Amino acid sequence: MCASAVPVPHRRGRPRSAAADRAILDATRSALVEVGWSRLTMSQVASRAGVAKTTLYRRWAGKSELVVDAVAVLFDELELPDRGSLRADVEGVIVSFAALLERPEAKTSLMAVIAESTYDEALRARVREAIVERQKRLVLDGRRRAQRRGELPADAPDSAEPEAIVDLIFDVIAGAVVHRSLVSGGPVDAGWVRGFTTLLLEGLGRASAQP
Amino acid sequence: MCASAVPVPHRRGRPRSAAADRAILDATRSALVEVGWSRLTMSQVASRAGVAKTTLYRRWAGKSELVVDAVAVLFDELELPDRGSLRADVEGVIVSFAALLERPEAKTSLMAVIAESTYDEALRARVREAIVERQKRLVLDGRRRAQRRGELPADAPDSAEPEAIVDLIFDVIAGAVVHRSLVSGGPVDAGWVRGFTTLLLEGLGRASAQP
Amino acid sequence: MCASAVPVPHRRGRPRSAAADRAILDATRSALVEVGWSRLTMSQVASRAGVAKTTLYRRWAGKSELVVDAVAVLFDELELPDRGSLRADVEGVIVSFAALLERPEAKTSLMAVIAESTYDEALRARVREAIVERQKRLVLDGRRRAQRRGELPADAPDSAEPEAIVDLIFDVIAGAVVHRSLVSGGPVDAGWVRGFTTLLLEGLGRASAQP
Amino acid sequence: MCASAVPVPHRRGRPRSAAADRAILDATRSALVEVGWSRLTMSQVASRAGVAKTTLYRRWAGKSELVVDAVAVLFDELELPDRGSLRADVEGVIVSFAALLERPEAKTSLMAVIAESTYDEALRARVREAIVERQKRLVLDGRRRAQRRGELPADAPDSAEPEAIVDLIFDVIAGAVVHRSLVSGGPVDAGWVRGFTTLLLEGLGRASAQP
DNA sequence: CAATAATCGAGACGGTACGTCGTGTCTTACA
DNA sequence: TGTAAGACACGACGTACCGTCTCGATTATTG
Repeated sequence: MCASAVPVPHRRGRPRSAAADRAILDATRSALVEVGWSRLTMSQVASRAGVAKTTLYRRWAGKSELVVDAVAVLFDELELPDRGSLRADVEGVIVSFAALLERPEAKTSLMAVIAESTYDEALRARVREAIVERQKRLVLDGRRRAQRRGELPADAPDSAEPEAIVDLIFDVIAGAVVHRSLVSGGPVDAGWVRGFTTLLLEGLGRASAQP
Repeated sequence: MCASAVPVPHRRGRPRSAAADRAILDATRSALVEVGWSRLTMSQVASRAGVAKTTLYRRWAGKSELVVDAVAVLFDELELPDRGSLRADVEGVIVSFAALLERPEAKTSLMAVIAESTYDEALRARVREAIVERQKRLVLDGRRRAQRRGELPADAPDSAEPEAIVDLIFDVIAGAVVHRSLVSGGPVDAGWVRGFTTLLLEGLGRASAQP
Repeated sequence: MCASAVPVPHRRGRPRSAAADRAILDATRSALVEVGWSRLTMSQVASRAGVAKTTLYRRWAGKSELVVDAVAVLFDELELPDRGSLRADVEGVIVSFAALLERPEAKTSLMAVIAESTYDEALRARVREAIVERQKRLVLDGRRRAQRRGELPADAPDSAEPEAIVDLIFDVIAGAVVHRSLVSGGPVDAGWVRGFTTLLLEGLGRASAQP
Repeated sequence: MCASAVPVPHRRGRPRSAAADRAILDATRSALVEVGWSRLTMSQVASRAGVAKTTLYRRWAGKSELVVDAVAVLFDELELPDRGSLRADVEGVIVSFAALLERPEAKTSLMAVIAESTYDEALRARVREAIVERQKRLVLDGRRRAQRRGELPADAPDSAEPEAIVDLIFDVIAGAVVHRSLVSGGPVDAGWVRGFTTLLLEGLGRASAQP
């Protein structure tokens, strides 16, 4: 989460309160739900968490970094159980991800943070580390299961980059779901999920032919 | 663009300066390039444009609506000439859209405006009208051409919703490109474009098999 | 008071509100009475005056300069009517000045401002201009009257510096009264005033001899 | 100095470091010289002295009491040798006191501490005990010498209050010097000292007559 | 051609949040 | 117990933007 997860307990002085960390992140999420990203203020978070502003700024450089950490834990709760087939697994991840984006904590803040990160290298790194990279595991797991089932070809033994295809799939799925629910604003309902999954699995020709 | 698209000359009194309009939008774009969305201020735009803040607020309700108008013209420059095949057309649209997102005016502000619009219905409408809907025509055109060429099946005459598939394709393409370039941060280079196009046209199995 | 008393009405833009000026100085004085110098805050003054902090800082650089101006008007209210003799005039100015220093607005803040001014040249100048120089008139008037009465020798026609003796008298009277009431903390009662006046008029020998 | 002047060795546990006391007071004085009263902070003093803030607050209640103790020693260095005549003794005490006020440690902090003490009874007592009362001895000594020399009348045997005249003289001398050097800002040079002494010894009429 | 009316630049206004700083208390580990 | 280090709650600081307002000065149409 913040800097050192490694158990260097501390060197000198009073150690930072772990309870404060928790209270702050909780307060951030609940404030996001109630007032949304743009009306969220650091002072507000501090007073909700029963914490001084100083304590906030000692841990996070600003609103954006705080929100990234607060929202990241939501993403960590995502799980992808084996649903028995590649199609079912793909539909599962789409639905789960869409459900996450419907939560007001994520909905209001995710795009804002990404926007902010376009001119802030450190923030971009934090977003990637705390959210993006950790969720690729879902795609990886699903793909491995599909390979075991024989639904997808195994990696060529000399293939240098199975990573590229994983990245591509992740960008397509995450990007499409985000765009659908936050930009277009349409519902991620059963029909859309089925259509998107067909597109992913069989391509444009087949997807176009089906109702 | 702003309020009166209809050329009602004016009611009475001094008419609004058209030069001011142009100067403001230009100033907005150049300021976006230099300082990005979050450091962009209305006062700054005003002074860059050699205009009073009053003049600005008389035309736009706030930063978001101003930026939407300032950026919208970039999207109108997108064109999709017939490249002779569905694959070529798809690659063309991906590359064009990615190129647009590389421009700093668009990069910083697009996501920010969308984020802002999650809690502002009027803004959301404006974004959709000025940016989103206008880009769907690219997908529509490409699809019609492919149907004419026989690369995609024609619409079933009783099909109520060819719109659904167009929306889906649009979300997938736009979403994936945005996610790739703004979130993952990887390059939208020839390799990625080819991989993504293959995925779109032929689905996951074929895309996975190729280097 | 603040910068330009000269009637340059204004050049461009909205002129500064004279009502705000008055409200701020009033609020400052009343806050001084209630909470004292050290608990006085700029925010508090602003909200008492129904004014934004910006408006305060646009006119004064900080708490000290604001308080100097707020207190200066009290000094301007001092008057020294002709009491008929040098002794009576001297006693009058001592009593008036002591009464002023008893007022809580002045009592709490005067020494603080002087302390602050030891490391702040601009503030020192402001104190001198707004308070010190303007009150020398009292000494000057009293002295001229005493000369007219024949109680004090007239200025030698070649005397380059009657100013020096006026400054001296002013420092002695003001300094002694301030020291008595703010440092020693003793009362400036009739006895003390008589003793001090005797010392001033007749010197240490005579003052020591009297009860 | 601080709480325990009596050498109770200590009760239990680790005794307080005497070296720390010295280091703190030295650090306070040097910081006063460099940054002045208002920019002096407890943290700064602590780190200059190589001491924890805890140690500081264990010995002094706040900035004001610390500074009183740090500055008090300067006043103890004042001495008034017998210069042979009342006039010479008076000039001596004026010059010595003025010299003290020229030292930046004293200049910045003396008025500040007195200002602070107007609303703080305990601090006022501390200031009087540590600074004011100790300096009255100079006036007392000088007066007794002048009486022995016959320059001043002896105390009437029934006089209840020779104290009153001493207080008066002290307020006049200290007050005038402070006002001259801190408020009016003029130099306490030989001319001013001679003029002031004449005023003190012979009164306004004679002082006015002299160049 | 004057009267009227909306616009213009400038900049002061009441607000709100910012991120920093100082205070005095506290919690560690060590001496 | 005292100590250095430093985190903590609190509250003021001075700054920056926001969106509105009040100025005097233009610049059009209307009467």
